[in-house]
Amino acid sequence: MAATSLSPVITSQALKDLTNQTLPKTNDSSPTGSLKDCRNLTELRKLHCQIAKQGLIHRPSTVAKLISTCTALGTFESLVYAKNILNQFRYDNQNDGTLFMYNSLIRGYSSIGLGKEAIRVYLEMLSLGISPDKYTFPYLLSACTKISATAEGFQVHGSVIKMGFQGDMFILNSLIHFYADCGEIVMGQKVFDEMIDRNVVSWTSLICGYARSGLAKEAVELFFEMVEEGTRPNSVTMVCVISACAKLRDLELGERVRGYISSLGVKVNTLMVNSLVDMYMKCGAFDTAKRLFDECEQKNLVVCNTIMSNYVHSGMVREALCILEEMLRQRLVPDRVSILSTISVSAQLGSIFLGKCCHAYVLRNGLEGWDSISNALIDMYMKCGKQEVAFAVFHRMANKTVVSWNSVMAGYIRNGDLSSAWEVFNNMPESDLVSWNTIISALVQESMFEQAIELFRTMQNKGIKADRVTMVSIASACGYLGALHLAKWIHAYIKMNKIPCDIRLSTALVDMFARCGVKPDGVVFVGLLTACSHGGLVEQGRDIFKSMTSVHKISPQIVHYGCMVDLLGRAGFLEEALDLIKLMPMEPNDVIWGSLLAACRMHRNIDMAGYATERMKELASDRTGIQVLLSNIYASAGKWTDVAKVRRQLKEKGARKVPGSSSIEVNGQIHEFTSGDESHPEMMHIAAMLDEMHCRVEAAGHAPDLSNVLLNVDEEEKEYVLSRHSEKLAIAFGLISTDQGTSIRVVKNLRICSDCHSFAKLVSKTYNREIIVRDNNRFHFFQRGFCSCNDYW
DNA sequence: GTAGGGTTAG
Repeated sequence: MAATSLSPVITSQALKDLTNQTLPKTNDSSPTGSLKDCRNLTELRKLHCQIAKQGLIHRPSTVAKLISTCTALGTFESLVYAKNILNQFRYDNQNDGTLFMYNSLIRGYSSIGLGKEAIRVYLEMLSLGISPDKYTFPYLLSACTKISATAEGFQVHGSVIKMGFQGDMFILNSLIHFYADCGEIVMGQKVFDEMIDRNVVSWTSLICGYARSGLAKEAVELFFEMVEEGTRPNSVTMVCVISACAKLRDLELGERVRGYISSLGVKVNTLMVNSLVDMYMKCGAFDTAKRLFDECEQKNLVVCNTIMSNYVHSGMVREALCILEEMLRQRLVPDRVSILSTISVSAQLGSIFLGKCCHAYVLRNGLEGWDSISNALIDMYMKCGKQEVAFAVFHRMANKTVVSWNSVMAGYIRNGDLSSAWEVFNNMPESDLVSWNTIISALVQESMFEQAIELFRTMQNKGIKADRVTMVSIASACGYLGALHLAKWIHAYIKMNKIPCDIRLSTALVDMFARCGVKPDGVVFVGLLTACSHGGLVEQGRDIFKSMTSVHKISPQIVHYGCMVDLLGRAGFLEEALDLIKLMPMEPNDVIWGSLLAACRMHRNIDMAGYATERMKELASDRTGIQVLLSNIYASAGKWTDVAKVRRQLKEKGARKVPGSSSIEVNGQIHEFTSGDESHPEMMHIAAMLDEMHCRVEAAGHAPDLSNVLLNVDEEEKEYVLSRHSEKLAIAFGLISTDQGTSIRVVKNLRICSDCHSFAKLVSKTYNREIIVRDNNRFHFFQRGFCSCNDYW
């Protein structure tokens, strides 16, 4: 039955189930005779006594079994118990045969997240003169990873080398995982590069590390490299790569990876279905996700939680409730994540009834200790207008977090009590960006524009960086005040701080300029159109484009046409895009044709793709090799296997025939540089930056290596040619056009030259930037003056 | 012995 009102979505029986259910007890008291089946510490104690009575307690193998049973129980108490057994045994036997037991303990502490304890056990073991073996290190590294003990991990790496274990694949894989997880992906890559043998775990660890370090693109590229190299991915690899695609919000790429999965015959398990469902939902393909979910035979809690939380995030609360109902029907017991989503549903619906059911469930199952649950409850009660209950939950929280305070403050604001909100804001023990955004937007909503801007200034003075949300409020405040100079400043601030312009911010900016009486400039419209393109808002994009001339009296530049072609092309309006290109008052460039080509590929329009390719070839003939360009287009469209193919062709052709070209992507646009290229619109700034870079790098000890210049010219000329190598241009552009803290990623069609290599190392150090150069041979990760390739490539 | 999914506030 298609329910039209909200209540029938979740049946009363299901609600009753939810209210009455209890999480299964972890303690199964069924008595068993052997250690293997031991389910809790009480049972284990009994067995321990029996074993002691039988006089078996002096056998190392028996004690080892006892200890690993404790480890498997995985509680703090059971590990303390294990430690006591170990101490007793050591006392009787003077360390003989205790290594296995120590390993077991380290593993146990690591597995329950008590990394510090694991490290302590390791140190104790060392102090007793017991040397670790190859099994010790993976456990120990996993402990370091779990508690982000970076310094300790580095030390462990040192010990691994000192003790001669640098050939052990398991240890090296653990090291990759450790480095990748603590943000030292360059070190992870280094370990990977130095490995003589690699297996699928080595690759997967690195891929996953990249994805987690915010380098999802590199992760996917690495995946295709792995496949090309002949290593067969398994289901874990797939989960990592698909989640990288989800992070990129790149549906096409995700589909491609999925295609690979089926073509390789990797068995699809529930975990993979889960990551696929997540990817489809994050990319907005809800129907496909739901179909996959429905087809999944063994739905587990996680896949239900995934689909539910995605629905909740997208405001599709009815759909979320349907999933909950299905979970209950299938006798799956909701856990804290499911309940978190359900509380959020109640909040969005303002349904105090459902909210109370959730609260009851939380109390019955002892889930109120989870910060996020209590925070969600506060938010829910506030949104349902039950302030007192919200406060009760708040006051009962042992560890109030910023989120708790923020929720209370937002609750006051929602109920129109700005002065109480203000008091909370001024008295909260710590505040974050959300706190500031909340109060600033409240002031704007109350028409207290000057105060909002004043607070924004305070925020600046405190060194808190504004984001998109802040700027929407501030732009709107500025618009109401009609303060033109401020409007200009805000616009400059957004540009300078590289705050990404989504549709809301772009609209607010246009609105702000309209109210201040001055024309928004072309850059605002680039942001606006790009935002429309990424959000698939074709109708709005068309209107905005038209309004440029009709309302704002700005004549569109080539970049605006580029945005429109991209917008129309992505949405499948290929003919309209082509018509627009033909009507352009200026000559279309490679970016325009490239966008159309990418769109043709996306929508499988072979004829138009052929046409676009021809036009591109015409343009490319007097510039760089068409293949380099194509390679970049493939790369920007996520066609990594095609990229690899083109690269191989380039290699086969012989590198010298192809001019050196480096490309860098900034804000979704690919900028390509050839050696000595001066065609870039920002060339003035790039040249100034290059001069500065050369000064600083030479001061740091860099001497140009002129042997890299193969031309027959004098020294000075050689030095100039060298200083304008394409990768240097691209890096310089990267430095001036991206934020401090973002890594600079350059793709080069040829092998990087040794001068650029040592140059990049020093730039990474003097400018404190991570630089990634992908040449036709391999990745180079420059960080703090070093490169991952160890100067060998 | 090594690698993988779902988490609140504007």
